[in-house]
Amino acid sequence: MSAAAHLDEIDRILLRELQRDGRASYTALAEATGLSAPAVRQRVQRLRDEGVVQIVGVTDPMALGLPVMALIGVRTDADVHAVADRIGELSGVIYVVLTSGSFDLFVEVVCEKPAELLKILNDHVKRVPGVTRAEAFTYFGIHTHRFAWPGT
Amino acid sequence: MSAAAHLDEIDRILLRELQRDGRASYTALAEATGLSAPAVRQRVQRLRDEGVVQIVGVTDPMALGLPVMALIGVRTDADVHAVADRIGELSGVIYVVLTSGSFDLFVEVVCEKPAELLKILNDHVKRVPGVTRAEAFTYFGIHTHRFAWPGT
DNA sequence: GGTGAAAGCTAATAGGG
DNA sequence: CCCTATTAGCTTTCACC
Repeated sequence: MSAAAHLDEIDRILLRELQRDGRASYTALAEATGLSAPAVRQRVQRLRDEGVVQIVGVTDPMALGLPVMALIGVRTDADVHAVADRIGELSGVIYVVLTSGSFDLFVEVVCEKPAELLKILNDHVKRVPGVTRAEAFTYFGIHTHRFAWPGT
Repeated sequence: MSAAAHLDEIDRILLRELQRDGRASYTALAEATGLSAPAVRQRVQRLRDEGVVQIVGVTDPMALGLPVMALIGVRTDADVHAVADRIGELSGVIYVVLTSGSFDLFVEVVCEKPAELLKILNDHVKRVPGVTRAEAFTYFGIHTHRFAWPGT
């Protein structure tokens, strides 16, 4: 799912095109790469199977009626993976990363109302065993969200 | 792009299906909703045009040779939008959010080597006019990344 | 891994309720 | 807004390299 991969130039072209349009046809991808449609299909399938790329609909939380978003910085003195497992299962949690620095993990949360965020923070995140601190950074908005990365 | 939307039950079904598989055929989406294929196609196009959903290839940074990831918390005494504009243009920056709390914005960065992160942090982020503090939280890894959200 | 051609589906448009 | 019908184009398989 996240092992080092051996991507050649054609894989990178495919990834770049898919980052721009996840529904690009195999025919269009074939044109972009110079390969045949069956060949690109096989490659795209391999890239998806290997977890190199996920082709998904990324939704706008506002439009979905989830205007309250926050990053929550979490500190723990217990096993960080175990804590991440527990937090990752909470409703509203969409992203959990393990970090170094003054927080051990960051959690991204989306919800309908401020009261829900408070509940997630106080009744759920802070009550996970081993959590010693949880600080919420409420979003005023997403400024930049880029899918086309350097190296592609 | 992020205005409140009027999504009905069918839109939510479409979004849920696309969150699971961004390349789901209109035929499959038609089955899931009970509508005809042209009708779902029109809706999906509308949802994409309105920015409710972006169908994109989300790549694994590790696989792409970008194993160094970090969240950078930034504090500024200048206009936060202007600072976010500047930071959002930096190479390696894939996500910028405006927040409340002890940081004014968070920046997600991906790069090839630790030295690059240091450079982004010291030579670029910290040198943006108005930035008074920038603290990097280096990732040990992404634990959870969910696209299927509550409410869909 | 890749190709080319054939078969079956799907996407996209048009016309109408 | 949705449906049916149509056609062009796409996806997918297969035999082969």
